[in-house]
Amino acid sequence: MDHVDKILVQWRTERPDLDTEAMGIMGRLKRLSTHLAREVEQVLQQHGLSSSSFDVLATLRRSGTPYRLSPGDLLSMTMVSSGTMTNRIDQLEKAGLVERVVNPDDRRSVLIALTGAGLAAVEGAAGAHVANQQRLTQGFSAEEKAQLDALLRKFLATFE
Amino acid sequence: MDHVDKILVQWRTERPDLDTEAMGIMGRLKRLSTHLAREVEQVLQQHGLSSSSFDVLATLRRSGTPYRLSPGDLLSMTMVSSGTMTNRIDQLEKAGLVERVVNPDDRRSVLIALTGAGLAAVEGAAGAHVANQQRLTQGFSAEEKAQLDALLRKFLATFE
DNA sequence: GCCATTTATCTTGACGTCAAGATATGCCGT
DNA sequence: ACGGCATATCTTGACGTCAAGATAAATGGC
Repeated sequence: MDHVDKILVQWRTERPDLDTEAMGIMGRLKRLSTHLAREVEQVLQQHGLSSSSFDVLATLRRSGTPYRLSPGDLLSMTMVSSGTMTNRIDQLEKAGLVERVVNPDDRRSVLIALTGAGLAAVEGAAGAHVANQQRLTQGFSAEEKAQLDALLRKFLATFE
Repeated sequence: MDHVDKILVQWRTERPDLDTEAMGIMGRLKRLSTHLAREVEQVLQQHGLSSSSFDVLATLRRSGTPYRLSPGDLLSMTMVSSGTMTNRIDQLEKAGLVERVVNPDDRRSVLIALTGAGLAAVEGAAGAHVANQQRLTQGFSAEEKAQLDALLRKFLATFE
């Protein structure tokens, strides 16, 4: 009987006409993702980053040398609006972790490049972040992890 | 090969020392919850509510007559800060969907009560919201839904 | 070559959220 | 009764996000 079960019991009492199966799955998913986001945020904060800024730095890092992508490339990989991405880049630029360099091939565009400090920051944070993700999922057996991943993949395929 | 797979391939190329199993689960969960939140928001918007305001109205509704709870009760059921709850109640009060009534038993406190308009709004939205949740999960068989729910319950139990 | 359209990024104003602290009331031991 | 601690709510200031629109450069049809 977890927190979501209590909600479902209330609904079944008050509105027995409403089916609660989907409610349970959606409710657990929402609460879980909130908890996970907070856990992730906490570890990255210890490395001086927010999960938002880490997202951008990590996207640049995993794109490989020379660690440069346009704001449009970053946008297509991160599920945020263009205004949000501009703001994220502004913050990272102020912190000296990325810099905007001109794109010689297209002057509408610009390239966002990891600085030395930015590369150091993301390398340091990435290890801790991955270790934290492993900690958070360590309660599951290998089989359960595979099962969960498969179900999430199928669910996600509804949208992407 | 979904969006998350592409990210994992990049990491395995750039940082083969990092294990990607947990990254995959966490990444899919995050993207999925973002998609689901947007879908939910859209349906509630058609009923003049945000998911935030619906959360409060639904909590009051499922608590049963007389549909009154203190801000503290609402807080303990919704994973937001006290400042956020004050703001949500302010908005709902301005919209005429709830009202603050004095709590005769404890004058530090106050009771948040559904108005007639608030009750009508939540009853209308709840049906559409549940139907939407069922739509979003309809790609799964009964067995898959049970499996997913069980895994999410176990994962959530890590935190609650 | 020129103008209309498309593409890429940035700007603006509004919203929801949070952490930290302020305020006001209740409670309890003496 | 009273002082001090606990509890309940609200306030403040800062952030991150979004939708809509502004700006500027590239492209394509004529």
